[in-house]
Amino acid sequence: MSEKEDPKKTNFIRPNFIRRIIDEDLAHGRHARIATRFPPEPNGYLHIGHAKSIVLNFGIAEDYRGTCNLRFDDTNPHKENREYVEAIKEDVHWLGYAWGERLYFASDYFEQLYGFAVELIEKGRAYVCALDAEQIREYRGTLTEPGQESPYRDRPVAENLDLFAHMRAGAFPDGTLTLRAKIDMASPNLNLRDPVLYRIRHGVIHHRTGDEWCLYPTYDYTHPISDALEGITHSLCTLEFEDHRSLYDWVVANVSVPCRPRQIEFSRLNLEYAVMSKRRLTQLVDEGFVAGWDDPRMPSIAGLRRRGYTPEAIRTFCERIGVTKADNLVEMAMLENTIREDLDRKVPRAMAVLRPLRLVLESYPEDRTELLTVPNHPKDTTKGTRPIPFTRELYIDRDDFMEEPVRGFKRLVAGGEVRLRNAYVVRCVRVVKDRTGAVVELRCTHDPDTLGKNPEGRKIKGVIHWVSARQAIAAEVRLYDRLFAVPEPGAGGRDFRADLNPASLHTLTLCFLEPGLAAAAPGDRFQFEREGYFVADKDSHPARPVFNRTVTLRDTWSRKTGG
RNA sequence: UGGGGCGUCGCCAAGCGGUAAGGCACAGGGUUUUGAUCCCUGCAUACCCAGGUUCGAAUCCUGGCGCCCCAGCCA
Repeated sequence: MSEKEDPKKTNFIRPNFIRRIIDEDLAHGRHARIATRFPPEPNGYLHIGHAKSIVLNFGIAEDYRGTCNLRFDDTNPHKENREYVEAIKEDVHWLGYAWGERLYFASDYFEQLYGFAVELIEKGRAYVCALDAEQIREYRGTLTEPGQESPYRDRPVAENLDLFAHMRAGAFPDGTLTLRAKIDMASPNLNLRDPVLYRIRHGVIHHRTGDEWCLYPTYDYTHPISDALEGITHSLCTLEFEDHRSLYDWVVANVSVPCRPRQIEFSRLNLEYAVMSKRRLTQLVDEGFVAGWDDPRMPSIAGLRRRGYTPEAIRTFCERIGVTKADNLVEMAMLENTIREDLDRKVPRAMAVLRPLRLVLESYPEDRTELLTVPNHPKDTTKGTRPIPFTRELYIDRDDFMEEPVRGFKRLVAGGEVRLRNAYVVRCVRVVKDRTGAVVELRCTHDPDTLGKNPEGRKIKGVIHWVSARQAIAAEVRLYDRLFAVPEPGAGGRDFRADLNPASLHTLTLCFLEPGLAAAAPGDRFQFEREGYFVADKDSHPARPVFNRTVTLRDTWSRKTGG
């Protein structure tokens, strides 16, 4: 069994139907080399569904030693802009892919596209139509009834040519004229009922061509030609374009392009408790439900990055979910497992108390400070050690103490013992409360003979983390949860916004971190022991550290207790 | 009720006529100064249903059923 066939190896390449098609094309000598492309429209930020496509397209190019172009599909100036172009480039790059010199824009082909349109007109395969939008819809027919031919369908070639030239020259206002392919108004495939190839758009500034054009080609016309011009062999897209394939093939067959790429469709990624359409994502940003495209709750690449996800984990996730044509809804647990797995092995540990409760060691000298040497990783000794101060007054997490413990609780209880992680075993001798009865402080004693060794004659079940009060760094910690409260937001015709999880963000403003964390730079990742994985946010400063929780640790205890 | 797709474990997904991979999740056990990690073990007599072909069918054929997509001068 070769490594590529063994699923246990990390470089295992999951077979999928697209790779099989490519293998077959190669076996039949249909291509000298493989060329794919990732063709985003710059009208929004990339999300994890795009990552699936990026990993697929760039991954195939890598494995077959071919190429993958980054091409912006910018044929609708109304919705597209440079900010998105730059953000998309950053995201693809961050994910670990390089397009080198192969950066393209569909708008770079506008002149050639225009030429091919003239060719179609000359061949009698396209015509200038004067039906307005509503009329075109009426003439198109319905799903079950054929359409009617446009009265302009048989306009003479010379007249079409003249009109088309005048359309380009700006002689007609928006919406008056379109260039349409002459295919078949009775086709059961609506996409073939004389689809619009060009529309008129005055007064919009295209992010690259400015006001040079008032005529813009449609996706169905632009995409196949762009692919052909770039020598793309396999044009991979999502399932909703399946019906467009015959039009794709028609365009490429009726115009003098250098080659005929093959379009193959796969199903898009759906993730539980998330929305994945640019329209909805844009809405969340524009309507202020999130703080921006990089809000850590967003499934956008920028959001996941700020949340603390690594590009490696995202790529692994995309490989694990596979590529098929079946509708799917991937569980959040799948994504979370991938990031935990990656972070567990590469990230240093640290101690941070999120909900502080003061703990005073009555048996420990007031003026004493011990510098304990603790490992940065429990299994990877190459990650070294760090010193942590230990003093009489500490903070522990409120959740690690219960005056009246529930069954199975193995942390600190009144009169009980617990191990302070990396330090001593302590016993709680007194619980201090305020007038309302709330616990405000724990008085404890420590067993000096338990540093780096277990006590004699008794077994300590629990281990809790802590931070020395005097040296602790006050910090803000943002706890994120799923953005939506239901697995399929908007299902059943509901407004997806009504499904937002009101508790998707908890901001803890007074957390205490071990002193070393003050030096963390934005983007630095840690495991706060027993809490989860965290990343220093871009809002973080040495004077005021801010950490985002990427994901919690797997927690079989709170699951058992229903917490 | 037109056309295009899809239906294999709770989720994702291999399989392509020779007798159901793997991952996630879950359950149990072991190690453990993170209730983490790690390590074992278990987890579809069964592949939407019904017929048929075959020595043999998840894989082929026929007929059903269910779900998704399409009537933008969006992509």
